[in-house]
Amino acid sequence: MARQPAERKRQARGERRMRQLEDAAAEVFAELGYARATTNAIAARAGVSPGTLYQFFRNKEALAEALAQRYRAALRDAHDKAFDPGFASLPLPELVDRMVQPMIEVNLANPGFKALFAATDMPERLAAPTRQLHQAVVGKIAEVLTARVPDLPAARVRTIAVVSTQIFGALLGTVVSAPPAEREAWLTELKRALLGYLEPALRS
Amino acid sequence: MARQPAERKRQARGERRMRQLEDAAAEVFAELGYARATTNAIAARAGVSPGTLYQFFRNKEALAEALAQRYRAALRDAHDKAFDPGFASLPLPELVDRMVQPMIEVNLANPGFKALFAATDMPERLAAPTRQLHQAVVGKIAEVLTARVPDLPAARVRTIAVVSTQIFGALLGTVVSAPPAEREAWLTELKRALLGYLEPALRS
DNA sequence: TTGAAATACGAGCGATGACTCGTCTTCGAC
DNA sequence: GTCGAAGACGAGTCATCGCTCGTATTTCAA
Repeated sequence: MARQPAERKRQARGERRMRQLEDAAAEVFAELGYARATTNAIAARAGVSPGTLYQFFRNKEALAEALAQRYRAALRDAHDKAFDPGFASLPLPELVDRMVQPMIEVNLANPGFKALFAATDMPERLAAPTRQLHQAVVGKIAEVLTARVPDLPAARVRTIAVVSTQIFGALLGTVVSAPPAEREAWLTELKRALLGYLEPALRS
Repeated sequence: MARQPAERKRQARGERRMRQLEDAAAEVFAELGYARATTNAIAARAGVSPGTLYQFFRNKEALAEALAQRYRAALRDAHDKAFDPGFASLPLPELVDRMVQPMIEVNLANPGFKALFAATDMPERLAAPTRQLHQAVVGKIAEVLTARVPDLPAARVRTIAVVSTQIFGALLGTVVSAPPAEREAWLTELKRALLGYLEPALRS
């Protein structure tokens, strides 16, 4: 696998193709999950031959990595918008809201997100793209927690952040794959679960 | 696939082989997950040829189903032991303990459990074995909740049970794959998360 | 003892899917 | 306009894996 040097000169056409391929991958990942998504199907979805896909991405995982990078940026932007200075002193329910809402929105806007975030079916268990996304989320939560409760030891903050991320990941699928009529209800449960875990954890 | 009639006369030797194959499958599932576990590897682990495996199981999924059935029985036994009459009025933290402890123990005793319970990498999304295990857990939780808070509408009970199951599933991996020294700590977090969600949910 | 059913073997079939390679087309700097 | 580089093609390679089938061995009831 993978002979292509990492980077080469791209023409405008090439950059466009890469975006097309990432979009197609997002769709196919969303429909089938990472493992069952075939590179040929992704190429076909992008209206391109298999060979062209490999002109731009060393392998399937590199494609996932590019997508994950997109998602991390989207997440960062969404959260930046949701936090004005002083957010740390918000009532906890509202803080949870401001964390969760952007992530759900990123998810609905980028159908492939969940497939990468929740994937257990990667070649190597918890492969790079999944790890990156998890790290991004854990890091963000840890940052917010530290701002809110500066006295909490770093290790404890991290534990809480990891658990929160896993709770979120577990319910994410249910929320976004529910029919829109029920989505709000599941979202409420997700927030309740997070709040129920965080509220006592941040008091001690 | 699958020409063999579902059942035929088994000799003692055959029954033994089936148990061997299930044990081997549990190990390999635990190590690689369902998707990456190959039937040839399972046969080899059992010290048997691929053909022999298919003498007893129509296909890979039938093997998973047999395992899932085992696990459901183990779960039932473990919970039956944990609940004497009057459990419903236990303090909530202890009730959570009595639900969680047996499941963790079943998990540690049966390495394949998690692979089937948490699998997102099944042929069809959430295939039969996974669904069965989830249903067993959701059903048990719902039963306990109903006994404890009889006034709660059935639909609400089910929602709470589903969410609890997902929280459990999300943290299960972390708990059992942690080094034994850290396991207790993660287990505590798991119980906190469940308690934090359930406590307010059962009050209203 | 015997023969039919059950068990066991393992090379290999068939399908799938990631990835390649030789060839042709398009782009854009000069 | 020219020409080298970038882009595009898609049939085909190679490896993997679920599963089969022809044959050989073991069991056990009669």
